[in-house]
Amino acid sequence: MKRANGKQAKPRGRPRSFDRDAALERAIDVFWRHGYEATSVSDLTAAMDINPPSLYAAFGDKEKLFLEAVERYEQQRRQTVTKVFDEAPTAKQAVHRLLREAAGELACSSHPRGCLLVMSDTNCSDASAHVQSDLAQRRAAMKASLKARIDRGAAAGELPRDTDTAALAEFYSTVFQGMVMQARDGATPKRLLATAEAAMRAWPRSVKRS
Amino acid sequence: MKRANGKQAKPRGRPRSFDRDAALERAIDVFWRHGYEATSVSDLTAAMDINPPSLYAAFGDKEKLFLEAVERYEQQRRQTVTKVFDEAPTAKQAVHRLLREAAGELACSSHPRGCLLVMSDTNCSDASAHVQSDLAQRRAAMKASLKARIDRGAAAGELPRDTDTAALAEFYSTVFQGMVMQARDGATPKRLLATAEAAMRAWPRSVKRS
DNA sequence: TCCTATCTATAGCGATCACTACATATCGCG
DNA sequence: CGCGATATGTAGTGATCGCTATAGATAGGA
Repeated sequence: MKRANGKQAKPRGRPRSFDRDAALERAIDVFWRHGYEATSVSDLTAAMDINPPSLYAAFGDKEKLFLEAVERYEQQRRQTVTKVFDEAPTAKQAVHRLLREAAGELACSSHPRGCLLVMSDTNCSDASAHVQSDLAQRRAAMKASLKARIDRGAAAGELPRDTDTAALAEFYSTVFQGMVMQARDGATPKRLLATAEAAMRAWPRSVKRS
Repeated sequence: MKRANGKQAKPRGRPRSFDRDAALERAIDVFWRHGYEATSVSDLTAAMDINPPSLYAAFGDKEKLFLEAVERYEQQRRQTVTKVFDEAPTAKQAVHRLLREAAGELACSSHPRGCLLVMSDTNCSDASAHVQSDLAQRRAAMKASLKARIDRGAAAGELPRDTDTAALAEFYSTVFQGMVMQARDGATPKRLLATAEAAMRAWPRSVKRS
């Protein structure tokens, strides 16, 4: 709306004194560690190194800031997932790589443990119903895209004909979310990887051709 | 301390006007729905139908009430788990029945969804470090008892000799915790059951004897 | 009956919550 | 320069947080 043409906008007033993107990244980090409700605006302003009026002017309010943080977080993850799903030659390998990737990421020391989308709306009061439904929708979408990749493999004849692909997608979503909780409890990438490998043993086996 | 002998105590002052056990059950329900920090003392006193001073006199403070609620909750669940582990003839059947039991309980309509031990300390501030470590310890104990049951099966020769029982216990703990999150998102007992059945396909298979 | 002990209800403590009024500072534009 | 527009820092708002001081109610023991 502000910048209708390709040229960069030239705002009239005093320019913002902080990097909005960098501040948003800091906010992601804080929400990632403590979830939505347990993160206070004081925590946010301290981490973002700005004062409350700047936060409200730039992001609206705490809920809008959170939803924007979630959107950016998911964009980043979706990139990886899409790449894995596209490049893996089979559905089984796609799921396998996804879980291996998760094992490394969920307990990576360069950012908070676990997954923002899975954890951050647990234990919220009824006041955060809007936030909770937004995240639930995103989790459902992740599960749906997993099912879509499995369906693609099923269409290619990779799976037994009677395979319930929805149930299969739900199982691997469940394993992923369980891995998130294990990471929260201090699981190492190595242990998460072992769990991922165990989960792959549940991949449907074709009926023996003998 | 108060009742040293077998006879019931005869307290001096005004008797308590509410049922302490019933009040604790109400507190479990509230903590189960919203977790530790997101549950306010107002929520608790409203649900327990008592005033704050009565709560503090009977239970100490919010943290002690929560820990006592967790202890009772776990006692109830441990009873079921112990029974399943003792009665199942094999480790595989023990795990199978445990997951089936969980599928029914986690989405049962007679109480809140999910598991108090798994969910209620997620997204807490640093102020609740004590509560978080207490619950983490209980989760570790659950995993250890699962491993113990699997080890018993391994000792009986039910598993391939090179089976990593710790990894196997961790995998099924992960599936359980994932089922908790799915239940939080509205999964039905039927769908949870399908996930449980899928997880059982990952049980180690003996090397073919041909 | 009076004393002590214990529980109950009201009312409110200081701290923190999400959020904002206000005055000042800094920009583009004329 | 002045003017409008936007951002900033200070200093709060009313509401709620966990918790408690206080006074009155109700029991047993003397």
